[in-house]
Amino acid sequence: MPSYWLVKSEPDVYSLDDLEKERGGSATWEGVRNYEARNFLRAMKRRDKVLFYHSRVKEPAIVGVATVARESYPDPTQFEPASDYFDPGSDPEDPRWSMVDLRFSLRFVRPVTRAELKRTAGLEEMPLLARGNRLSVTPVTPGQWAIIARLGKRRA
DNA sequence: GCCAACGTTGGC
DNA sequence: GCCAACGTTGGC
Repeated sequence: MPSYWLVKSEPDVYSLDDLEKERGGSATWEGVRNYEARNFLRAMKRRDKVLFYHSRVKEPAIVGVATVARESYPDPTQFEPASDYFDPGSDPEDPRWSMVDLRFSLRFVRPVTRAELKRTAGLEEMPLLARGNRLSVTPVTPGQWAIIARLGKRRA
């Protein structure tokens, strides 16, 4: 049985559109530099389903779904001095940071906005909605998934 | 654009 | 090991 997750992305930097247009179909999800988020990346299994959330925009929203195309492996950018994600403290023999590959799955019929998530019963426990939460990767329960998937299929 | 919340850094 | 300072995230 697949597990469920949610990833955040700023669409100005990388959007669901960008994921859909990837040549070869999947994208490397590099650059996560938070231990808790990294641990979630490491727990992802191939074919797990991932809600794709657009942050730092006027109407933050879940816009669609991706799937895990490749399970976690070392993020090469941690060893690239020219990269924004370079981490001089990471040991190549025991890399500190991991990433996965994600593949576009589907776009919701309409975005499910943060405002709507907040007023929907059953989603109160989502880390995404907790005050001050900044994790870019979080787990989603099957119950939360069912509610959100349903909202995403429903026409406005 | 503002600013609260957060994780990290570094002085002591 | 503490904690203030700092830089970043991200909703509003």
